[in-house]
Amino acid sequence: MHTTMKRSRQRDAILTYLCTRTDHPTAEMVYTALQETIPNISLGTVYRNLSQLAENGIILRISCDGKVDHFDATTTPHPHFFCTSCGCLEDICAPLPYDPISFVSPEFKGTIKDCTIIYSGTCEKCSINEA
Amino acid sequence: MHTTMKRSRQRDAILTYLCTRTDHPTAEMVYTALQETIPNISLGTVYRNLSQLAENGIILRISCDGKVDHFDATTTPHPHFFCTSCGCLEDICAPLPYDPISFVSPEFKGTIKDCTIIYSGTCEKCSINEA
DNA sequence: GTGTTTGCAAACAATTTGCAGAATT
DNA sequence: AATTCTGCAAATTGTTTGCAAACAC
Repeated sequence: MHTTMKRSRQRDAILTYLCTRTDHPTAEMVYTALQETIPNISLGTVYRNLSQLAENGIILRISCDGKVDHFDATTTPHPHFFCTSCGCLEDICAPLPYDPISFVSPEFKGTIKDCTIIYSGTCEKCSINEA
Repeated sequence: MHTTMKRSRQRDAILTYLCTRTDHPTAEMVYTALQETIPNISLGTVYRNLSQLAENGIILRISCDGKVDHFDATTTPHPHFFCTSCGCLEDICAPLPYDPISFVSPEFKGTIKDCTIIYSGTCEKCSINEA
């Protein structure tokens, strides 16, 4: 798709920002945050770079509710928790003693590359507010 | 949200159609299919009913790629396979020996209601075409 | 009769894209 | 010098919503 990948201040900043966060920001959140350091950065550039980084496997794109995509600089497989009340996305500690991929029936004829696990419910804050 | 749920020919048809399918149709697919039986059905009605059925737990909404939502009349938890090449969504047989929810760390303070498992890669057709 | 559902079209939100100029190699 | 990247604005895509009429209970 892309021949080479030249560096750019914008992409560097996007990646660096993502690495400092554990809350899996959306494109909009990245855009807002970066405006402090790069005031005239454009939303299109943020989207373009996030897509590009995700395509190259440098970051992870996470779609949980079919609305906004979230991004994660940690690319090793790990489970997430999605709050259906406030829409936040968090890492969740839930170490499985087995690899889910190993349980796929041998009858499956495609090629499996990944397994995404997303827990959902209400986060701590929302659970308290609901009660 | 809704007080009562009156019946309608459109909603009946949508649910009936979904029950005949194992390929987790999108709203667009449901719309196209139903036009044969209800020629003047509108896309808005399809979306409205799918959302309503999903909210009431009668069907399942599945978001895999952040683009199109898929719908499933089987509401008991089961894993899916999403093809990153053609975008199709299938059921996949991969019975886990334990419930993933039981491995969530007790330190997690929210409320877990569900766990979604989506395998991804290339489906049988796309795997053949790629080779 | 009251309240829900419909078709239609317009509105919306998230994301992508075309372009001319700026930046990187 | 060649090519990728940017900001901007317009375009696209998937979905939701407001409305008056039609329908279900």
